[in-house]
Amino acid sequence: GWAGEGPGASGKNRRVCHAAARLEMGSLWEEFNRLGTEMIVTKAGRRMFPTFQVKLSGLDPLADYVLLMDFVPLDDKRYRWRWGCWGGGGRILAVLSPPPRRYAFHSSSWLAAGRADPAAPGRVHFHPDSPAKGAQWMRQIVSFDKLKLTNNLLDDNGHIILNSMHRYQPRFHVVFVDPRRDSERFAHQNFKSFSFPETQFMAVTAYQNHRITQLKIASNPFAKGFRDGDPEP
Amino acid sequence: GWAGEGPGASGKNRRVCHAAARLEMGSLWEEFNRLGTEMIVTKAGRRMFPTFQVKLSGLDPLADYVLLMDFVPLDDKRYRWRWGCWGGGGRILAVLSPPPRRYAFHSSSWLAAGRADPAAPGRVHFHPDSPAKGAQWMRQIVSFDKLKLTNNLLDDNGHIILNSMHRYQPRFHVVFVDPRRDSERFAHQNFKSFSFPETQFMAVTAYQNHRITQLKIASNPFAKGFRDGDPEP
DNA sequence: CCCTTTTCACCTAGGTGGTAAGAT
DNA sequence: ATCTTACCACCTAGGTGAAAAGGG
Repeated sequence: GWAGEGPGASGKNRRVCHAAARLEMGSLWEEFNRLGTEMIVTKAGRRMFPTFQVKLSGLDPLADYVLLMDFVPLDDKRYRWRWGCWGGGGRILAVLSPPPRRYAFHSSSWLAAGRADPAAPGRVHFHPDSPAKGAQWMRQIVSFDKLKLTNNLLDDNGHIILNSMHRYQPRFHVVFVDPRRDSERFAHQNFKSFSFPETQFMAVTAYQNHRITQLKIASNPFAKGFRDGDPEP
Repeated sequence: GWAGEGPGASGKNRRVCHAAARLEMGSLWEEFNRLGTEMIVTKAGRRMFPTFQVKLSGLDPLADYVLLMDFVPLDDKRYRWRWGCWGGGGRILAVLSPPPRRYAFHSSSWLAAGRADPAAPGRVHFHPDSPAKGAQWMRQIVSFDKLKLTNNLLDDNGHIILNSMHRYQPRFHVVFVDPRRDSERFAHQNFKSFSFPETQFMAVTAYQNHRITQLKIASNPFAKGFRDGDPEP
């Protein structure tokens, strides 16, 4: 779908006011979102899957733009995954017959569990092709496949730092590179932001929802080694 | 070594007149050059090995620069590889005992064989990080490892087009991005070029000199599969 | 108990020269 | 005879989730 810009869309520079962004792989994002998207964060940094990709239009072909992303906490809560159990008795049955531990999906879910941890350093990821002309950005799909998520507060690889077990909304920004001398004074007019609700996710260090795991395995080419069933195009 | 700029170094913009470039892996380049460097060209495009890499200095840290390479024919000749043979009789012996065909190195060499073919379209390879600030370019070694050579005159991948069996001199250019309105008028002052004689090579579709092949295998990590002997650090 | 870290087999993606067949 | 092409095994480089170990 097409994301509307936030409040205050008026008063924008004409180089950005007509900018539009269409999320690519929208149906895949929606499929994940229906289950509750989870994104792995690691110390070394982990890519997102699905990858955040957009098709741009409405830019000035001859003007320079910088494209970037950041991640906004969706609330100030910390979450925990609540496993549901088979049969009655729950805990007692699990203790009496330990492995194999079998859990039910339908009764498992995320529960708010207190206030958010202190916010991680608010970093930003510049698309590595930045800056580039509007024509170049609009020529083909813009892919943020170099972006990596980490839970390491001391990360010095320039990755996006997130708190595990917290929810986030990816946000995409188009910034017009203003050649005017005192362009700082117009900074607030020179960018336009896009948020696609279907891309929100829970940051985790290990997947909790098995259906998310299975959908990742089914749709991410790098996880092909874990597919067992027949090939599906 | 440090390559001097060509004639007419005077009258340059001050943003480039102090620019200097040091060739990286100089001893490897010289080792190849002593044997007569050959570079494979293919229809799909082939990387150079060694990779052309330079360390820059003398740029204005705050100014924007574009870095690029092109390839200059070293002469207007076409070459052929002349095999030397073992023992007396040469051709007769080879006919009588076909495989294994054994050739001598010491008597094999490149011979001029007529005038050059029509020059291929003169293309240029922009370093993909261009444009960037002088500080960014000087921060670390600049590597042209994305550059590919092709013999396909109709190539539409933007690769460098060369004639096989012809000799070339790689050339490196530092271009100051002039923000002035009529910057075209100063174009000739805003760049500085570097040629390292030890990087010249013969374009080939298959290696001719076995000693070049062996040095490629010994020094290119991607050819490790063809090494037989002991590991050498 | 719950979450994080480490290591691993198994992939994708793409850079090597060898080899044999093809082209001129 | 000489050069070119297509395909191949074998690498590098790095992205996957599983599993087991580690930590509070």
